[in-house]
Amino acid sequence: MSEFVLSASRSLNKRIDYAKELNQEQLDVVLHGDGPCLVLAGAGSGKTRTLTYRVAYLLEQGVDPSSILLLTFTNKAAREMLSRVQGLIGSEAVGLWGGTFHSIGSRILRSFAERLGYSSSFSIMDSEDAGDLVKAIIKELAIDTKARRFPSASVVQDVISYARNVQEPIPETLGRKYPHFQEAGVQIEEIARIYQGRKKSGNMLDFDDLLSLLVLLLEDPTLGRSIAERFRYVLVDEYQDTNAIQARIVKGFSHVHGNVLVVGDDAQSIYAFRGADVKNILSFPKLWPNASTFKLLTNYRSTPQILEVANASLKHNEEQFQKDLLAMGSQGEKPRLVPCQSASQEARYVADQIAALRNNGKPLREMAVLFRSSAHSQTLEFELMKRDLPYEYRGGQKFFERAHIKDAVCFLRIRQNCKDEVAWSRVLQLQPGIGVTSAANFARHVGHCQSWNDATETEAAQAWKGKAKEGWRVFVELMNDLGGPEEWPSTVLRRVAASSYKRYLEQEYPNWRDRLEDLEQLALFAESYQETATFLADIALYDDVVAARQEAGDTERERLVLSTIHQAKGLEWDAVFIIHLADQSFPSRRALSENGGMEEERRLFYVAVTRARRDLFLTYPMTLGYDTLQFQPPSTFLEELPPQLFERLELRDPGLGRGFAPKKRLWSFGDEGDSWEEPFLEQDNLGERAAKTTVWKNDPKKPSLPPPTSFLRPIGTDKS
DNA sequence: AGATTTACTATTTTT
DNA sequence: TAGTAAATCT
Repeated sequence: MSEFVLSASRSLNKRIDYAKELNQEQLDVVLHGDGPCLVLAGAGSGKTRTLTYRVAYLLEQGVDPSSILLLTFTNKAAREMLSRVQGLIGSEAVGLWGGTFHSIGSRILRSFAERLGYSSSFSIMDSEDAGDLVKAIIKELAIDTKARRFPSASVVQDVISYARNVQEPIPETLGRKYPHFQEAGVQIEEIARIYQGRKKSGNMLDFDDLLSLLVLLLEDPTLGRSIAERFRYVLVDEYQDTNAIQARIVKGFSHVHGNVLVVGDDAQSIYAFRGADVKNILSFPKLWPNASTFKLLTNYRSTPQILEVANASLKHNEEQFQKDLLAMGSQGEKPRLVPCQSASQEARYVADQIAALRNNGKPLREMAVLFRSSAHSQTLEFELMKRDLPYEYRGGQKFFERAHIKDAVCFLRIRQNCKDEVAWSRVLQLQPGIGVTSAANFARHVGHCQSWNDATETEAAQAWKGKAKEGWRVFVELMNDLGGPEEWPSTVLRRVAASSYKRYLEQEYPNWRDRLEDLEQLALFAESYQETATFLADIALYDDVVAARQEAGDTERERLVLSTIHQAKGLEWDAVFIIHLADQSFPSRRALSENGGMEEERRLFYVAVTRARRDLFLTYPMTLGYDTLQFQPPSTFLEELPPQLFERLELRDPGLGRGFAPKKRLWSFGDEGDSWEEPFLEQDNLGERAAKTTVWKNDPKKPSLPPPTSFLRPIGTDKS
């Protein structure tokens, strides 16, 4: 153990005895993390803890808080990290700069946008907006993606990711991938260029632009230098999830003082689909030749039994640093592997176990249920609601992604930046008689307008006909009722909520009251802003106002967490259930078609497993489907593991027969009337992976019932 | 008639 | 949510 025991200083809230609270590996980083440092850390090794203590240590050394920059990848992680630092060092943390790459970018950019040739009234597009714009462009070019059997979603993806590196040489593969675009006389690169151009003429920035501009700024000899001078220490968490541009940003922030410390785990890289590249963390030593490397390989989170599963799974990945995690936790039980007859039996089993754990004194907030895709939780949610087990749903839709919130924000965006064609198009489509085509046709001409009045007087504005003309009139009236540009955003939002948009909500959505309530929440949040521009820039990168407000108030509330694995990253619970580990669902079909998809999915599985401290349950339904019952083998990730790592449970459910009728089970309350006679399942097929996929058809004479989705979702997360 | 809107079905992950 | 089929509009 190190000799270092630092005494408390006036700047710290809490007396810290570093040697006592950290292990040797962590202590090394905290004390010797000067200069460029790469910390390769396994799951549960206390990465964030180490970062937090390093900040505390720096402050004790008298470093000015405002010269420390803490960066991470996701909003949640950023908030979590800051609050931990704050808990440790109290009010001193106020001076710290912390957040995601994007939010830091937008904060700095707002003051520099004009110098970089952007008008300060720029709009920020989210990925949905970006997709809409690309689709509109493809439509204008009259490329028939349907006739050419090409999913436009994938084209849009590729265009945007190509646009991300538009200054780089054109990757050959892209041209070869889309020969039919060439047939139509259009190169995919051209679409990307048009996309770039349209963003510029519309005075709009997408998330990538925010980053690219930040790079330009940071690499500027004078401006960049003055920013980098300010940050004496730069610390980055989750570095494995960064992309090339973000690496340049990190370099840009830290090139003057060179005190850059990045922490990451290549085994937890799960964001390749949005441009993250593991190579980034591996090449850090090349970027900083004098970098020192630390390793944190002791796992303090999980029991050895859980870690064994994690390690065994990772062995199947070829592109991997060899790195076995060392378990320091106390012994526990083997993870339980539970095949279920159906999704509903799975839900009942999980709910039973949760209730049992709670009866044994485990608080609900120490449990979580994780799944690959948000839809996998539906059956369970229904079961939890039935039993009155309170839960919090993460993943799925964010506050600012809800349709009505985006609508309201788009009204503001038009007022702020009349060239914002994406906002125009969205808002116009709210009117009856105006659909995608005519909205896009109008919005295309808005780029030349200098003001809102210009837009209402263009030729296009005179050309509306019939039903659409009435829609246009209503829209103009609405916009005029919102008041002049001097109005505060909160006022405008409340006017939107009282306008004809309210009528639209009422007739369109049964839960319009909730939606109006959401709008009020938004207005409430907006009250602290006088300027619309500032408000818009802030919320573009914020994920959930309501959650943030609630968190402040009641952290103690007893809730179980349901979450996608992606959103669970960096978090941990005593008991974790990973559900729906079925073939075709977990290594998801679409991910497999991508390069390296299998390995990325396996890393995702690894992330899920390592969230658990003591109890881990792995479950899967052996049958899937609504109107046909399809026999479903378990996930490859389960089958490839040695069986002795688990304790296998056979469920003997008295209601087995009914378990076979998920259609019935899912949404008839209590009425057990006409259950199906089902063939009995002799054995499940783990191990002898079914060459045979058996399908049972339901009796066609049975009445067909409406699909369950409409009322299975809890209030607030319904489709929009 | 042709274009465009609306209704309907099955669904990957997100700064 | 995106792709398709039916309904409606110009």
